[in-house]
Amino acid sequence: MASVASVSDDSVCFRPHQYLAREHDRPNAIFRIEEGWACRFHLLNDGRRQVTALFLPGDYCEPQWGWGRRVSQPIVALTRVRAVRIDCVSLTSRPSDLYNDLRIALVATVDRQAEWIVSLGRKSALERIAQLLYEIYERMDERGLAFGQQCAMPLTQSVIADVTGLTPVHVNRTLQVMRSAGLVRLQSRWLRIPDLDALRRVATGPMSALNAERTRSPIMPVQS
Amino acid sequence: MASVASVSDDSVCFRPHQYLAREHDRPNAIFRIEEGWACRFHLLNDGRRQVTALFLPGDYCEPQWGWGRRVSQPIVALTRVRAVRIDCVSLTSRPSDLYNDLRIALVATVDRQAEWIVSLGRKSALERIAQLLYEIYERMDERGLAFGQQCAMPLTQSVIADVTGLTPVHVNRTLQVMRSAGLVRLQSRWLRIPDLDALRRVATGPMSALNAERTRSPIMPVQS
DNA sequence: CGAATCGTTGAGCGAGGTCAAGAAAAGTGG
DNA sequence: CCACTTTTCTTGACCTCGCTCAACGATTCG
Repeated sequence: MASVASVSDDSVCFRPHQYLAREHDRPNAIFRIEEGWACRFHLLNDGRRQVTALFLPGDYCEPQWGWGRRVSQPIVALTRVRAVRIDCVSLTSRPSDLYNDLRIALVATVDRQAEWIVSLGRKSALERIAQLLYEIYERMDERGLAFGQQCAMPLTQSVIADVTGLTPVHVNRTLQVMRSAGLVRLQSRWLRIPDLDALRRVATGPMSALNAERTRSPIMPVQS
Repeated sequence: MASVASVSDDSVCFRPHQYLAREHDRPNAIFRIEEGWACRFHLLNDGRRQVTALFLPGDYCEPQWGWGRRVSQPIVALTRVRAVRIDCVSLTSRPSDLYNDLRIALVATVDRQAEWIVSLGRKSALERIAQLLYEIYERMDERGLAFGQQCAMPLTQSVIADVTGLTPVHVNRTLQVMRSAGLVRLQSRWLRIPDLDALRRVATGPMSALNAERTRSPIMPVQS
């Protein structure tokens, strides 16, 4: 595991691009992210990169390490990260609160990954980015980190591209479309969503022909 | 849940296209697939479909139901399926063998889904299909259902398309390329892999320029 | 204030999608 | 075993969404 700068007994900090865990590590602790963002990713031999999970404040990184797993994909800090180290041995025994939290987080991971698979497999660039921004807002909101219809969004367009399976250039162009459609306001690592429902509707894809008439958005008409 | 034809006390059968679980169900039992294949999928409003998990003989469907989860995406049989119902209450209590198996299966699901995300986000059609066929062979082999370099492969090209995020037409064309390259032999629901290593190499993507010289496949040279 | 990193724009291209139609299997019922 | 239907596979022509390459602003940060 990467060397870390100790802040207190079990609180650790990472700088951007620093690894929280490397492939094949056998981690002896789980991190609870207190501040900052991190991601799990995979790198193909020719440099193509795909992010397979985002870790926001309040997330466990990663629950499955509790059951003695090796790290299958590396974790890296996207911003400065402050986290609490949770020693794995402290939960080898049965049902504690933490044990339950980790189980719940693990199942949530399965659900979220299934959604990402749908997004990457079947959604357009516009829908994928809308989906990502919507998911980020919702997760921040759940942790009380959204204010009004706004929250922090420290991901660069390059990282957004690596999450959505697109090119930085195309992410840029698509974001401009979304901005000019009034779907999002995104600048200086801050996200505003004028109409949450409209964004969700774009992220979900067009309504079926039958009920398109009644539920069509005034901002983003369903496409073709 | 869909009505099922009871075969014995806890063994059930499903015909192709029959649902093992519907969205929002609160399942009271987990299935252990004994025979046949099933999948989890999501359907967008306009008909686009994405498969988010495959269930092969020996798989649990789905582990997370054991911890009182609702079904977030429906499960449908792809072939005739025979499965064993495992009552959820029988494992609400602590560490049994089954309990451990489910935990392990759940973590394996996270890893496999992360791989699918990489495939869908960053791999070409050729690489995705190679990856899928390789994964299927490996999983069948683990269960002793591979014979030589062959195993059953009941997925239609349409289903392969819904797994890989492609079009049935393009799956067809890509399979022809793979066949003519000698990478796979796939006919009448039966898969043969002449050179497992070559297939894995295609699935993994090109080697980095540095070591391409030494490890290049004689069958499928790394592209560009 | 200089150096990275990040964002923006343009021109051209290509992998994969769409539409349509026909051939080959695989079920189904008599 | 054989007509019949349905599903699956295959092929061709054409199109588009998103990628590539390249250059130039705009931020951020030391």
